Amino acid sequence: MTIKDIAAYCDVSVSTVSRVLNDHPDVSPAVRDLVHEAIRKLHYVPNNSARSLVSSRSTAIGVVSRGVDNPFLSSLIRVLSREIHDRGYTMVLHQIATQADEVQAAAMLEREKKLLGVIFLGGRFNYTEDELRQLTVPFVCCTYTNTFGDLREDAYSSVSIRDEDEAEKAVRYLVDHGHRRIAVVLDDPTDSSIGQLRFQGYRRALTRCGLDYDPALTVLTGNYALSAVYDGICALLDSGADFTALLAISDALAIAAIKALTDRGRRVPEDCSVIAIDGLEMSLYTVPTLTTLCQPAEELARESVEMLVSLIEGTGSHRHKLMETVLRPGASVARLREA
Amino acid sequence: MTIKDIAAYCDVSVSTVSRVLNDHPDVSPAVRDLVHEAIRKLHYVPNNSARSLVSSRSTAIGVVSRGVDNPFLSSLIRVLSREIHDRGYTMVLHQIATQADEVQAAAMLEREKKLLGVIFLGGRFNYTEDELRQLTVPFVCCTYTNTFGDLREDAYSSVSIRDEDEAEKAVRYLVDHGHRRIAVVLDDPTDSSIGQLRFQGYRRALTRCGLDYDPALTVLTGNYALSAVYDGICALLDSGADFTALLAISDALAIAAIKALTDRGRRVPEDCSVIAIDGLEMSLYTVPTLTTLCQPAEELARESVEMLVSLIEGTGSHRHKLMETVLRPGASVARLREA
DNA sequence: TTGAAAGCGCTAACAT
DNA sequence: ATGTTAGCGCTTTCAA
Repeated sequence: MTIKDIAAYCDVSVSTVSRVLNDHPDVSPAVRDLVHEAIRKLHYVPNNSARSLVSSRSTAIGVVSRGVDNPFLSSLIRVLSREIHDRGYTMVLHQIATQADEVQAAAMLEREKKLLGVIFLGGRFNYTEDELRQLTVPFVCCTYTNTFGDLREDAYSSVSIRDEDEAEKAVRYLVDHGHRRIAVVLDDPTDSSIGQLRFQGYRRALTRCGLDYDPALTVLTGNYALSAVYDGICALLDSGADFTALLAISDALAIAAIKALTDRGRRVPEDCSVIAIDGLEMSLYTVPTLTTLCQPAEELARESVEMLVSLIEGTGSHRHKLMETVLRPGASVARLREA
Repeated sequence: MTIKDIAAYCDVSVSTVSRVLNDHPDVSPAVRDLVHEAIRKLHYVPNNSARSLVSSRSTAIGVVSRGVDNPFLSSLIRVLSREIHDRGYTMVLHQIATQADEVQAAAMLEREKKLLGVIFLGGRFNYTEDELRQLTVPFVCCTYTNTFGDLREDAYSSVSIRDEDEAEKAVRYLVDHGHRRIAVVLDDPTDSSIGQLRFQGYRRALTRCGLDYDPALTVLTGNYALSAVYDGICALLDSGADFTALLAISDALAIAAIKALTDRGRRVPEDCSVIAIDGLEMSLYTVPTLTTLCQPAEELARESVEMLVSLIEGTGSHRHKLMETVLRPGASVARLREA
C-alpha cells in the first residue's frame, strides 16, 4: 500500500496525493476529500523512511542523558518519553557515562538518526560556541544551564533550577537549625557540572553566614558511585573531622551518606543532620526520612519538550526557564543542641 | 557525505562500499580497510532512512515497559538501550502504566514505528494466542514468562528467573532463621503478573515447610505505590497481627516496608526480619542493608536483546531462558530468638 | 489546480 | 572481487 495505490484508486497523480498528505494548499476540496477517503478506506500509512529520505528529516528527538545511574534523571526520562510521544515525535534515548562527552554523542546521534532536536540531561555547564557547532539542530539543556561556557543566550534553551541558590538555601536551612560545622559531599568541585555549582552555593552560604570554609569537611568522591560516597563519609569520620551537619548535592548521595553515618554509629539527625537536593520518591522512605529540596521534575521535563518542539516547529525562540525547588522537610535535620 | 563520496574517495563503486558497510563477504581485505579508513576519516554516517527505505524495514526495536516507577526496570532499560544501540538498532522506548495493556501498546507502536521486534518488560503472564495476533513481529518477554497464558512455547521467547521458586527460596531462608510467622507484601495475588507468581511461591514455601497460611499476614496494596505499601504495613501492625518476618516481593516494596516498620517502632531485624527479591543498588544503602535475592539484571537484558536480534536476523528460534538469582545477605534478616 | 519526472541514499540483483 | 543499475516510496520542482 503506497502513495501510488492511493493515486491509482483516486485516479489522480501521486503528487496530488502527496500534496493532500502534506496539507499543501493547491488542491481542490473535492480531490482532497476523495484522497482522504481513500486513505481511510485502504488503511494507508505513509512510509516514514521514504519521507525522511526525501525531506531528510525524521520525527526523532534525541535525549542524551549523562549519568546512567542517576535515579533523578530516570524520573525525568519517564516524563520526557510520554511528552515527546504525545506530540507525535519519537524519543531516541541515549544514555552515556558521566565521563563521556554528551555533545559528541549528540552530534553522532543527530546524524545517525536525523534528529530534529536534542534534549540534554545532566550535562556540563561549560559548552563553547565552537564545540556546539557540531550540533546543527536546536537543543535544550534540562536540569542545567550554561553557566561556565560562552554560549550566547539566544543560541540554546535551558530549563533548570538555580543550583547555586538552592544549595545555599539548603545550607542556610542547616545554619538556621544551629549548625556551624557543615560538611559537604559531592563528586568533583571542578567538573563544570551540577556538583560544582552546588558546591559554590555551599561555599557562598558559608561566607554569607559568616562561617569559615574548612576543606577537611569536603568529601570528594570523584564520581557518583554510591560506594564512593559511603567510603568517603567513612573516611571523613575516621579522620576525626568535627561536623554536625552534612549537605549532599543529591538525594542519592545523601542516602549513601546516611547509611555510612548510621553504620559508623552516628545517629541521624541527633549526631548529624543531613539535607540534600533533588526530591526522589525513595527519599521519603529512608530512615530517617530525608529532608530535601525537591526539583519540579514533571515540569522540568514537560517544559523542555515544549521548548524544543516550539523550536523545531519554528513557533518559538530560545528561552531560559528557571524553576523553584520546594523544601520537603523530613526527619534528617535536627536543631543543634549545644553540648 | 554519502556512500557516493566514500566510493569516489576510495575510487571504488558504491556497491563495494555498501558491501563493506553491510559486512558482505565478497570484498578484498585491502579494499575493506581502505573503505573503513575513508569512513572514519570523512566521518561518514549511513543514512538510515535510505537503508530502511530500500530494505523496507526500519532499524527500530520496541521496548514496552509496564510499571513506570519500577526502579528495577529502569536498570534493565539502561542495559537494553546500550545493547540495542551497540548492535546497530534503535531503541523505541514506550513506558506505560501498570494498568495499561502492553500488547495493545506494542501493536500500535509496531505499526507506527515499523518495529522489527519487541521486548516486553514487566508484563502480564497470561497472554493468549488470540490477543498476540495483533503483533506480527517477534517478541521477547524480559523478566517474566507466559505462565498463565496459552501461548505455544515456540511462539515467543522469554528471559526470566523462576519467580515462584525464588520466592520460595526467600521464605525458606526466613524459615531457616527460625521464623514461623511470616508476612508477605505484594500488589495483587490475582493479577497474572509477577506478584501472583511470587505470592504462589510464598504459599508453596509455607506448605512445604509445614506452616499454615494466615491470610491476616498478607498485605495487598492494589498497586506498586510505595505509599500504599507503607500504609499497608502500618495497617498490618495496627491490626495486632503476629509476625516476625516479612517477604516483600520486590526491593522497592521492602524499602517502604522497612520504613513503616521502623516508624512504628519495630526494629529490623530484631523485631522483624525482611527479605525481598530484585537486588537494587539502593538496597545496599537501606538501614539496615536489605537482604535480597538479586536478579542478574545485566544478563537478563543482554540475553533479551541477543534473542530478539537473532530472531530478527533469522539466525535463531524462540527460546526460554531461566536465570538464577544470587542471595545478597544484608542485615535485615536475623535468627529468631525465642521469647 | 494538476501531472510528469527527477532525485533523496542506499541495497541487491545482475553483469563482468 | 568489483562495477552497473534498477528501484524502494516519497517530495518537489517545473511544466502544463
